[in-house]
Amino acid sequence: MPDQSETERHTRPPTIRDVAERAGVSKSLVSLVLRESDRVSETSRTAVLAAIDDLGYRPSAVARSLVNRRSGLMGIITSGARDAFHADVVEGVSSYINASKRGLIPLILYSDHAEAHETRVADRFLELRVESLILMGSAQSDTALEGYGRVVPTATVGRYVDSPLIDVVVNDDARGAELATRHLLELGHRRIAHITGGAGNGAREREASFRRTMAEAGCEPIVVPGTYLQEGGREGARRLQDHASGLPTAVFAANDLCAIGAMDVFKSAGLAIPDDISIVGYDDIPFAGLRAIDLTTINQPAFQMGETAARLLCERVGTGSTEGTTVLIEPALVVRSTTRAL
Amino acid sequence: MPDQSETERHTRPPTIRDVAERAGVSKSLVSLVLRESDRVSETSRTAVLAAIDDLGYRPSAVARSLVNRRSGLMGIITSGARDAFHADVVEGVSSYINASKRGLIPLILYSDHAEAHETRVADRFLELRVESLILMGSAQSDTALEGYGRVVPTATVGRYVDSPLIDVVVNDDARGAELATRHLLELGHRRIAHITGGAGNGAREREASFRRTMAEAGCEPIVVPGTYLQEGGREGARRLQDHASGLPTAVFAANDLCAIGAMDVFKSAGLAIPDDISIVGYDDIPFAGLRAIDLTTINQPAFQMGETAARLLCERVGTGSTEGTTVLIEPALVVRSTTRAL
DNA sequence: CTGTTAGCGCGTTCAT
DNA sequence: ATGAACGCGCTAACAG
Repeated sequence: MPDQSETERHTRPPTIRDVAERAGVSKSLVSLVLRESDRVSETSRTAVLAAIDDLGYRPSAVARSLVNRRSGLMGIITSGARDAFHADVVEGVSSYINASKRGLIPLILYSDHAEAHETRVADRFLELRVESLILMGSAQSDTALEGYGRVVPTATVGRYVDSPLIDVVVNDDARGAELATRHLLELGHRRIAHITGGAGNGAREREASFRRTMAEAGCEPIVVPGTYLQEGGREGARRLQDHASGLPTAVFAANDLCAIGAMDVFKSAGLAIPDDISIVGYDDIPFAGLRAIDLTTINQPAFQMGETAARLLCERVGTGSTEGTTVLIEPALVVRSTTRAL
Repeated sequence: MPDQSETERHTRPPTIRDVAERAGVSKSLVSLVLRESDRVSETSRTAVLAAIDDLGYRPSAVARSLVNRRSGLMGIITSGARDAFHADVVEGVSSYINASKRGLIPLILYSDHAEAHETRVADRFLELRVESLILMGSAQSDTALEGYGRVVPTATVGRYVDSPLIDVVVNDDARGAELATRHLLELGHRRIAHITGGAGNGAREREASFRRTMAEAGCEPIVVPGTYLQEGGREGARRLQDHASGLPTAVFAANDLCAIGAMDVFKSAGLAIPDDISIVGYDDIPFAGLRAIDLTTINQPAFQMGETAARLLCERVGTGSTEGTTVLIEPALVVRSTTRAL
């Protein structure tokens, strides 16, 4: 039975006052009912609940958090929605929070890979008075991050921060890159290239470790710039095709997405993987395990890293401590079929 | 008690009062400065700004939205972080909002594919007084969604809702499924199977259209249950391997993820694609275009659908209208290399 | 034991 | 340039 009407407008949501009036009681009593106090008679309780139901009343979290001085919000900032590694971290965070039954809400916001935008986004979160902050793939300086850490318990995932105020959950990128490089060396490769992750979190560490491991093996490292995105892998691969030293026999890509992009270019150029060129990625995103990709890579337990960050923050929100913890996770080599012995 | 390294605690954020006191002016004046009023003398302006800077003051969006009766928040609910289609929609929404310079914040929340959780999540958003709501992959009933539509401008993406209160942005699933099925029929396939999307949005329409198109061609449709996730595709593929009518020559999977999962199982079983079995997906997620996957599929412009939903909502937030619009987008067949003529 | 009144939190706005 | 009132829900103090 649709009530026929002109263009309706959305009405202001009912307030606690509306409920009180309708139930014929005071605001306070409504509040008591909402908070499940036992100082309320059954009679007025049902009356209030009926009024709430009639009006479709929903308490305002805005007003509530103003008086409680707690928003119940955790802010999560990530550089983009499409990143599978970040998505897994977010799932880990959500999972921990839901399991902890704190009634906390993990709010996600995307920063579009732009530092300026990320700063704005973080400011909005701080204005919303989030109780904690998680940053992933952040483009901001340590100093900037430390600034957040002063205001609110802050964690980064996958990003080193040299500050005692921040919870840092990272895998050992140097170790991971070493595993990847050594794997290729042990397969007999010598002309090995690295497509970098550009300004991405941990990319510098991966590159440095690659160079070091190559040097230790007496090999000349080949390094071309890339990014953590597919397109970066594509560009890196194209650069390698045109490279003065000729095509390498193996490539260590900064991450899986980058590796997938590079493979795509190599395949388009008629190269077979791993027959003509071996590839190693980093992250072990779900797609890497597909038969169609089957990428040899370095596993970084994203979901678990998300849980860890969430746990560290929840603990600190409880104590109010400004003292961050660093958790270093050991990466693992996962050998699949994109690498072969020379 | 250790005095030196006394564990610091996070202090309450400074309020407008603190700023006023420090600057030696009234609250109101600080407010005026913040809102960039021109009725403020240069002297007090600089004093206030200095105080703001000293204290690291950040206005509370909570208090502000209480008085303004606008939160500046748009709530986005999606079933999971890992879904590439949803991720693209979210990027589209963000892109529109950022471009529109409304200072609106698109907040994302994940509902974990569980209806109960999704309801809670939506309630939290409504309590936060989001000004509009976007739901994707929702497991809730039309009635439930209509309930949101009564409170706040609400849109769904990829989900039909039979209610005039909701903005609905969908592609024509029946048409898309018909395109996919016809493509296989035209290639000479007759024993074609469909792995369904289970309870996923639009899955019923795709299945019905598949059945209809097959019937019109005088073919017996083979249908096995699946989901919109990779695991669903895997299960569907296993069911087909054990199917009484033997393996089909072609499979139309409910979406790309499902198709990728199915292909993975087929490949593990030693089947070549498309030589032994042709596959069509749905969505055209970025991964589908990779050489390694190169999936024939139905394109659904996720990014653009996100932009559209955001636009419709922003318009309605402006007018306060409760009248939803339905936008039906035409899907397109993208032929790649997972299908071949018999 | 049940219910009410009054005042607060933080930023905005209007009359002064 | 300022004081006072307000928005909405919570809570301490008080009253029936």
